[in-house]
Amino acid sequence: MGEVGDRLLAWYDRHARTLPWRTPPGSGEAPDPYRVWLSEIMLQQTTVAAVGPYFAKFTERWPTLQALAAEDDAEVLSAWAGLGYYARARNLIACARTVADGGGAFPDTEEGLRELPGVGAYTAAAIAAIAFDRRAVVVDANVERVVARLFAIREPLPAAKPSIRAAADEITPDRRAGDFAQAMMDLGSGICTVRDPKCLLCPLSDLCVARAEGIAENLPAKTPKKAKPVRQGTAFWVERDGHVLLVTRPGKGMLAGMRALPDDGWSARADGDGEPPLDGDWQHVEGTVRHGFTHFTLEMQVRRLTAQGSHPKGEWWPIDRVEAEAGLPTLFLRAAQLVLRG
DNA sequence: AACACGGGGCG
DNA sequence: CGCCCAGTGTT
Repeated sequence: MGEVGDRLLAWYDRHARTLPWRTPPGSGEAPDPYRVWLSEIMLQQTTVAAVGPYFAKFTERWPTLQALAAEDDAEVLSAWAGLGYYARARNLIACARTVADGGGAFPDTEEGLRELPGVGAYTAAAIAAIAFDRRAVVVDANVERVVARLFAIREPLPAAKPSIRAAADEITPDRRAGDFAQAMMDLGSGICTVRDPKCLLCPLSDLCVARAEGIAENLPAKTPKKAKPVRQGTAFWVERDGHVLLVTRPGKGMLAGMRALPDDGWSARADGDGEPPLDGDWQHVEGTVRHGFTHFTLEMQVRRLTAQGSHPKGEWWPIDRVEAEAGLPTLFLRAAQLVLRG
């Protein structure tokens, strides 16, 4: 089945996307493992478009692994704000320090990479292939879709993962590991798309069983997801002398370790719900922030108070810099904008 | 195996 | 508005 590899690599030579963490096919340039790793962590469960500005910011500010490893946690988390899945940022820091302490070079095998924080099966395979030209079976959501269609695997995900991986192993060539992995992703991203696949442009269309059977767009099948509940919550805007009170969220749970407005726990706690951070004449702020999380939707109200005197916990942040510099996750940025802009 | 974990973009 | 995306870690 070297046919798939040959065709896909030839297609990639002509149609590879130009991306900041990529070296062009056939250029002979070895990619920087630091940049490959950084891009792969950022790209977990998000899109190339979303990552672009963050990758540029991170590589400009921390051009090397050593620079990143030496940075304060809060600075890195703040730079990550808005990208989501904040455990990735904490693992990024932990991984950078692990590698830096170990001499500064990334492991160059899948097994070695797999030991690092934030590096799972997919990322270990991807880095081994792209940065170190190791043959590895790289299976992300793009590859799952391409392979499920190519072999017409009808079993729904996630149960079909082992079958899909075995099929992906069959078509993975023994050469140009990184190019093949990235070619599969480009194919899945631009041609073998979830809806309306561009089969007429696909270099594999005449090998594709699902295409022959007319079911390409219906694959891969997925087991139905549970409906997302809606939760209610309140955020508190406490103002004093041109400053607003910010807190740092706990190290575990939603938006862990991120700077935030005080809130009431969003109906998530058994006790203490609805408690403002201090007593006073709270004013209702017009509007609602609706924010989608992976497994629920949050509808958050905002209440505001002008405080006097000191407050024991939290930091007072200049209001005119809170939007640009506080590193608030999007939920709390929207809440702040409700107060500041209506 | 199931769940927790963000955010934005698409039809 | 529902679905999806270069997944990982925990239980």
